[in-house]
Amino acid sequence: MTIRPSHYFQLLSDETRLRCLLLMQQEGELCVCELTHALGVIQPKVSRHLAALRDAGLVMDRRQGQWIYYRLHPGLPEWISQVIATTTGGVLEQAPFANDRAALAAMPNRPGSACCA
Amino acid sequence: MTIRPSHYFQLLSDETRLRCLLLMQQEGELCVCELTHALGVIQPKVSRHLAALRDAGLVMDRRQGQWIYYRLHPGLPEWISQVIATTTGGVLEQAPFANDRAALAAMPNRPGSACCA
DNA sequence: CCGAAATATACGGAAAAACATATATACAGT
DNA sequence: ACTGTATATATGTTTTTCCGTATATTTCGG
Repeated sequence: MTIRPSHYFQLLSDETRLRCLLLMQQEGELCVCELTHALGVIQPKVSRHLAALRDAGLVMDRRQGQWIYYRLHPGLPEWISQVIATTTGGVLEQAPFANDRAALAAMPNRPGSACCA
Repeated sequence: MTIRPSHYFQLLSDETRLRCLLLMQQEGELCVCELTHALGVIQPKVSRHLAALRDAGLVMDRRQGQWIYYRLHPGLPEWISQVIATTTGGVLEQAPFANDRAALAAMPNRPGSACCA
């Protein structure tokens, strides 16, 4: 079951999914609560879109304790990796993408960066 | 009215539109009858999708006699031009894109290449 | 002016996507 | 075992997208 090019673009065509993907491209791994906070959308909405990305093989997930971390799938075809990277570079400073990054940076109690040094 | 990045991807997410765009990327200008023949789809379908691309500013059209030629819009944002170019490079040899190119090359009586030398 | 070819649009219906709300599952700490 | 937190999924609905057919518009050749 190979994914058709148009299907990749269909996945990028929803703003919530695109914001998640570009944030992962910039930050590496992110858990659902980080994405939910950064984008300012309700959790089921984020989960639903992440499931679509996972089912298509665009992202991988990894459970760590209560959290599930998502990242871009390392085995993507070269061209689609490039498309995501190019898009990130092109829209980085625009809304809502710049705001997502800022909101993530301002998030308190992020799971990865523990309180204990 | 600036186009949102996700909207660009929405336009690329339909296979008919994507095939038209990639063929234009490779061939330069193409008229509707060439696209109709190359893709093997009915004319109103091609016209409808070309109208969507034109309304979004992704392509330009130019009337020459009875024919209307479409090409990628020269003033596109750099990142989306790169996305289209990268995609072309990545999927060039796959179906249905390779077949579209072949069907176009095999088309008799193409308007541009006149019968008279 | 008339017919034919190229292209565009209008229309009604079918299929797909996205949504919010509600609920289920998994894990952590007690 | 119980509670709270994180995440996933199910459900019913609304919105969007896509389609084929039919028709309109433009242009050319006569």
